Amino acid sequence: MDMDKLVSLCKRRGFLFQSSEIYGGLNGFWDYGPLGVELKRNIKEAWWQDMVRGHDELSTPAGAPEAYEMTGLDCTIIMHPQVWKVSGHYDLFCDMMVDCKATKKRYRYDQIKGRWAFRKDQVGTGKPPVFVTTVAEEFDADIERRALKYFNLRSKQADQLDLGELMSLPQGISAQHGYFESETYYDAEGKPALTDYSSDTPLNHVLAPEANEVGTLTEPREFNLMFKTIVGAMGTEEDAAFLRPETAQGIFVNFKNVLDSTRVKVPFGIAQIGKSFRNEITPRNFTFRSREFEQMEIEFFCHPNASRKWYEYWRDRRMKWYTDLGLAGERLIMREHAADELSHYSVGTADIEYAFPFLPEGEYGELEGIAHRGDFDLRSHMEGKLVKNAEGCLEVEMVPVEGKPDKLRPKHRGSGRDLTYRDEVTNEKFVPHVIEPSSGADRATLAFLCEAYYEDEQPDEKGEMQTRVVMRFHPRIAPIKAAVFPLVKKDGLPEIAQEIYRKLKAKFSAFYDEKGAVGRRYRRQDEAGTPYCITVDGQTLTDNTVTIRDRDTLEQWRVKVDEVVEEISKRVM
RNA sequence: GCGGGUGUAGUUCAAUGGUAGAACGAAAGCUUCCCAAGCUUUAGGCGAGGGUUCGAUUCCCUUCACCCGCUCCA
Repeated sequence: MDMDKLVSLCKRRGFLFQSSEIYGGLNGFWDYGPLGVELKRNIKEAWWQDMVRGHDELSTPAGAPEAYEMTGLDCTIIMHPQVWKVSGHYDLFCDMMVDCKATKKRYRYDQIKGRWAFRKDQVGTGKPPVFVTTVAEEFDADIERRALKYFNLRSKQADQLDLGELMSLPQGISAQHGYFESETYYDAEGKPALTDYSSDTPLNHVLAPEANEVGTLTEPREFNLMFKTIVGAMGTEEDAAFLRPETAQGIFVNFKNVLDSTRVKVPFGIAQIGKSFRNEITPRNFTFRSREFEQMEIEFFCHPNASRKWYEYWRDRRMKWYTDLGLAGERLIMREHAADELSHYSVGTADIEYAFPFLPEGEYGELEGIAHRGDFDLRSHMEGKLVKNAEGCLEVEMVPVEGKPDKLRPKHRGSGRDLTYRDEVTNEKFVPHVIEPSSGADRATLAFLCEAYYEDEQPDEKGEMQTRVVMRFHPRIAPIKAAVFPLVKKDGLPEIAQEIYRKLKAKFSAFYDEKGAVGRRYRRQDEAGTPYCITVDGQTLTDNTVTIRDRDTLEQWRVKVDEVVEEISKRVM
């Protein structure tokens, strides 16, 4: 399938528009048009119906360890900033990055380490030292190797090399040279090797990790992957808050509220649909990587002993949901992450992926991730931001207290609230494990659009084959369920058709059209993906029946006018 | 963020240093008893800003957006 054709159809028929298009558009933001909003809404409602509202908590679903409850939630997009500090997003999303102009590589600032290096026989010649950097695991060996190479020295001449302390890349240097001065390399005679700070900066003497010449690194720049905002009209930097980068945290911080207000018992899940925001570095591929996007997330809380089984249940349950709605076939796969690919807190993660047409052959894009998150999230919000220690166990990340380097404090303090769960029957207290099926509503919508796009050949009224573009949506997610046409615009046919249209429209989205040739009207509905077209013709006047045309097979059959609503209903629900 | 490419009507495309055409689509009407091409009429465009020039949609610069490759992707 040609992605360009789909993109142009989405624009032409009103599925998707570029955001703020009349002002030239905004990178990474997309709007849903009249058809698109119906499609996306149907997808979200199918999810909510199947996962939450329609869920039967009285019996054990196929593949589930036991019966469970599901409930919903709708949280704010802006939450207390501490939420993101404790969850780890703040540290991870506010990285300082440096770019190398020579190699086009980008490095995380905190991953680059280096030493000032000097060649002893050049002391006094006025040649400046070089700050040799690397991102290697073995900083010392790598820095020495690269320094020798830079100074054109052989390994056995290593004693010619004078290396300073291992340190981070100096930052904020061109603005003020104080940092540089304090860290300046002093040569063997105790004199600063660099003195002219006014026309020089340390960056000019930094050898980037993979560069062969100095001075190719940009200054460290802050990369804010979270959208920052200000709370309060007089807001200053202290009032900074963030638009959520995921909906999940709102569920975790409301865990106790839900428990206290609903009588739900573990195992149970809390579902939420809502917008999230990430300042993606490279938004691309239509709506696939957008900066504002909508998530459909479940946090499922269960006993630690059963979490593995629940993970497997949700993994398979979510896969089935997509296939039931028409994302069947080879383009949809489930991929379990290898152990080394897992997040530091996860015991298991599976992605449901779709072979989007804009991806290279054999590559898949993520629609949903089902993650076993253990007790990481609830513990974080109790204790504070967690990191893995040397033994591989999670513990609160500690940093030195300012001014008292030998005292430690939590880097980001948790709520201090007790989020443990007490089993009313066994009286057991535990922190529930969490299974997180996290789905992208926009990505699902895009996948359904791609999957639906289909071209076939159908004969026109002269019997010549014509290309027909048809969006073969599953009837449940189709933006328009049925269209009603009078075959011709006379003999009272429009009046009958309009009556049928009104009855349909009371139940679901329907479309009425009496203009032009009926074949043209059929084709228009094919492009919109309308599964059924109802046509009022001459025979209607004698026996009170109409034809129903199937979008995919083009078959037509007659039903009584009074039975049209029921006939369509049972096919599109 | 870097490199390359592209921006003309709703869509797909033309042409041009002297203010733009087509096809399809859309709208109105006629015609039409079942799958877009029967007729008539109508509306609609040079991504934005600056420069060169008597004059720029065309040449130059900047910017924005899209596509491809790299980078990134908790």
